[in-house]
Order: sequence, then structure tokens, then C-alpha cells
Amino acid sequence: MVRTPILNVATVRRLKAFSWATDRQVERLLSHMRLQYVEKRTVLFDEGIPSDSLYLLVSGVAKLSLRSPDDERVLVSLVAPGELFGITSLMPGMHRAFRSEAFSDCWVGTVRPEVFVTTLLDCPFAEFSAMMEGTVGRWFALLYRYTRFQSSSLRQKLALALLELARKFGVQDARGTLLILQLTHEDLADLVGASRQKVTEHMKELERRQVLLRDRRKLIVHPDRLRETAGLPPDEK
Amino acid sequence: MVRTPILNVATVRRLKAFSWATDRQVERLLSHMRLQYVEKRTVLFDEGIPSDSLYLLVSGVAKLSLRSPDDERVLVSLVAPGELFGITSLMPGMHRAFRSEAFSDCWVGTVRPEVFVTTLLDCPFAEFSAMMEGTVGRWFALLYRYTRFQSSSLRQKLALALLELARKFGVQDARGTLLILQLTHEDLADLVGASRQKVTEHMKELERRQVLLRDRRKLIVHPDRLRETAGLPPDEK
DNA sequence: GCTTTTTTGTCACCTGGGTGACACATAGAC
DNA sequence: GTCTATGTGTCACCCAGGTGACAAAAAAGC
Repeated sequence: MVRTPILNVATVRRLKAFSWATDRQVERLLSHMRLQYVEKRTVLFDEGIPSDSLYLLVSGVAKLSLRSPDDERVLVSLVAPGELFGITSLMPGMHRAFRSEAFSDCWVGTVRPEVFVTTLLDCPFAEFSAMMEGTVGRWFALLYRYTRFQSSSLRQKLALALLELARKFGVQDARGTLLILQLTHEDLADLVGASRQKVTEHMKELERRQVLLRDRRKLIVHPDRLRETAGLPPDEK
Repeated sequence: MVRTPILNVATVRRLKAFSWATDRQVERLLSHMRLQYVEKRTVLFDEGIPSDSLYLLVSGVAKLSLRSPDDERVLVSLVAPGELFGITSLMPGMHRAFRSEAFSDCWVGTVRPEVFVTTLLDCPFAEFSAMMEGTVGRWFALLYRYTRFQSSSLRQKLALALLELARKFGVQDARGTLLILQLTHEDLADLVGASRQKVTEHMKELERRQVLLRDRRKLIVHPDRLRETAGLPPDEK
């Protein structure tokens, strides 16, 4: 028989994530939190779905993972009791980057991110969330890239890196997206963690396949084809 | 001759990071921002130093990198004009995780994170910053691990992963730090992106070197020795 | 223009880690 | 206790990508 865990103000305040909050805030938060028992292996949320709740792991162990192009699963992280997860919900219009499932039987608390923010910080959620996007959004994008790197070939890593560069430094051009940046193969090698020589080889190959082309030392890339070679689903914009 | 760029309210409001702010807020922020010209290759901040300013890249390209154990540099990311960086300053007591230097000649704006937060969000910095730690702190820790993975051998990756697990799931024990978690070699393999067989081999090796030991299916690790095998500087706590 | 330095392209060779296969150990299930 | 699952240990073999070396091509100085 499963016992409902005690989740009172004192218990919660002992968690690192809430140690700075007042009793009143924690009390209010708890009154808006839905507590549920989740059996091992149950999926809490899956990659790609809209991100609209924030979770608190009360007991047990949860798991964040993602499915790589060749369908292996990458275990991104294990969540310990007392941790908040599902944090993309704090940024506007985000979708889940990882899948979350119970690694063992868990008790999980769920709150709406708006409630979480307005209760603990008393500032409008929209502003907080825009602020998060402008600041830690970069971390998130990096984490996204690096976790995908995990199970990728060099060619796929290059494609992922070039996609990120195109998003940041790309301008539309008749022939594709022009990167307004002088990058040497060595820079790219440092970015994907490979040797300069192999980067040269793969860049030639990508050029041959018309995934990109070079005008002097400027690159012009084709985002759709990059997504394809990176093994990402087409577009998603 | 270098011209000082125009940095007025209208210009800044056009940046994605500030599009949601009011004119008054942007104006106040600008009045507290120090603008400086930074020549290519100049280091803005280095890994490990206390993180106490927030930066806005006005023009040019900046670079975030880290030095790996074997002294290669990993290029973590390139920063585009209009982006904020040096974001660890928004979390309490953090140190720089990456080195930042000018990839090309740049104009860079500097603000104190307290001013940034209180101006744009009008809530106390201490609370905001504690909130960040409790929520996006996890992302940051993950990013830290994954960027170090980049230039590490499998043994080093295992050590890094085990360190993270020890921090989250470790309890002190006479023989070291006991992980209260049943992990199979397959789980570890998924975590570091390797094959189960090689993980078995390296775990045996780590056991032989007394970096860790096993009691039934529970692991007891030795954080200092893990740091050493991971190629991290000793402790830092 | 010419010279020097930096980048690119291409080798041949080596190695860390992936793969498949199978024996052994352990731990639940009954 | 026995049976079956799942986890661990260890092979032999293969391949993506690292390394070093060097020539050709672009850029940058001057």
C-alpha cells in the first residue's frame, strides 16, 4: 500500500529550492500544487509537446532523456527528490526538449508556472518569462545542441553547429542563408570537438551534396538540408 | 578610427532581449551601462573568477570557450550582437564557467546584475537570483558536464557523470560517498553515451584503482579521486 | 607587384571505443 | 529451494575519427 507523503510547509522549506521563501509563499504554493503518485517507467511528458507545467519531485527518482536520430535513447539527467524539473515551462511558448519518466516509483507535485512565479516572486509571469528567454535561453539552446551531440556522428555534429550559427548569424540570400562570419575549419573543429582535417573532409562532402556552398570565405547554408543531415525532424518553426 | 556606436533607447528596444521592456526601463538600464570597445582576442572574463557583471554584446562577435584537461580549448559558443552573456552573474555566488573573449573587435556593454534585474523586473535581486538557482541551476550543471564531455575520454566522462550523481544522490559513508541509487552499467552507458561493455571495463578499472567500490549493487565513490580522474582541479568547494 | 602567413586539401597510419557473441553471476518470482 | 530475468565480465574484430606530414591555395603585409 502506498502512503501519501506528508507535504507540509516545514518539509518544503527544507528543500534547497525553497529555502529563501516565506512560510506564506510556500503555503500558497502548496495549495495550488497537485500531488500524484507515478509508477516506475510512466512517462510524465514527452519531447516536443507544449511545455505548460512545472514539476517538483517529492520522492523517488525521475529521468530526463531524449531520442536520438538513430533511435537510441540518451539519458540526459536523473532528477533527485526536492528538485524542480520541466523548467522549459518558465519560458514563453516552449516545447519539451526532453522526455521525462519515472526512474523509480515517485511522488510528483505539479504547478502551473504562472502560479509558481507570481507566488514566489510577485512579478508578472509574462515579464519574468520574457526575461528568462532573453537570458538563460542561450544556455538552453546550448544544452539542446550538446545533448544531441552525444549520439551523433561528426557529420551530424557539424550540421547541428551550422544550424545554430545560421540562426544567430544568418541573413537571407538568393542562394540560401549567408553566415556573416569568417570561420576557419579550425574554429568549426573546436566547436564540434573534432580535428581540423576531418572537418575539412566533411565540409567538402557537405559542399558536394549541396547542403552548403562557399563564396570566398563566407558560408551559405541550406537550413532544411542541414536539419536533414543532422537527423532532426523537418523545420518545426 | 573607431566610432562609438549609437546606443539609444530605440536601438536597444529593437533587440529581442528587450522587446518587452518599457522605454523608461530601457532608459534607466542604459544610464547604468558602461560601454567599452574590446579588441579581437581580448579576454573579457576567464573561467573560475567570481561572476559579478552581465554583458550585452552591442556589435562584433564574442566567444565562449573552456580549457579542457589536456589543454585543448573547446569553443562552447559564439555570441551574436544583441545577446546578453555572462549569465552566471544572475545566480548567487557563481563563478565563471567559461572564458569569454572577443572573437572580432567588439563593442560591449556592462551592467551590474542587480541593476539589470531590479530595473527590468522590479523585484529584489536576491529573490530573483535564488529562484534562478533553484530552477535553471540544473540546466547550468548539465551544460557544464556536457561541455566538459566534449574533449574527454570515456573514463573521464564516467568520472564526471559519477561526480554529478554523487552530488545529487550521495550520502556520507565510512568508506566514501554512497550513491542511494541502483544503477546498471547500461544506465551509466546511456548517461555518458557509450556502450555497455566499455562501461563495464572502465568501472572495473576504476574499482581496481580504488576510485570507487561496490557493495552489492550500490556504488561508493571517492569524489576527490573522481575529480582527479576527470581531470578537474581538486575540490573548489 | 612579391613575400610571408594562414588556411585548405589529402594522404597513410594508429587507436579508442563500438559490435556481437557468449559464459557467468545475481536477484526476483514462484 | 529452483527457475528465469536481468546484469556483469571478457573476448575478437571493425571502423570513425585522431595524428602527423606536406603540398597547394588564399590572404595579409609591405
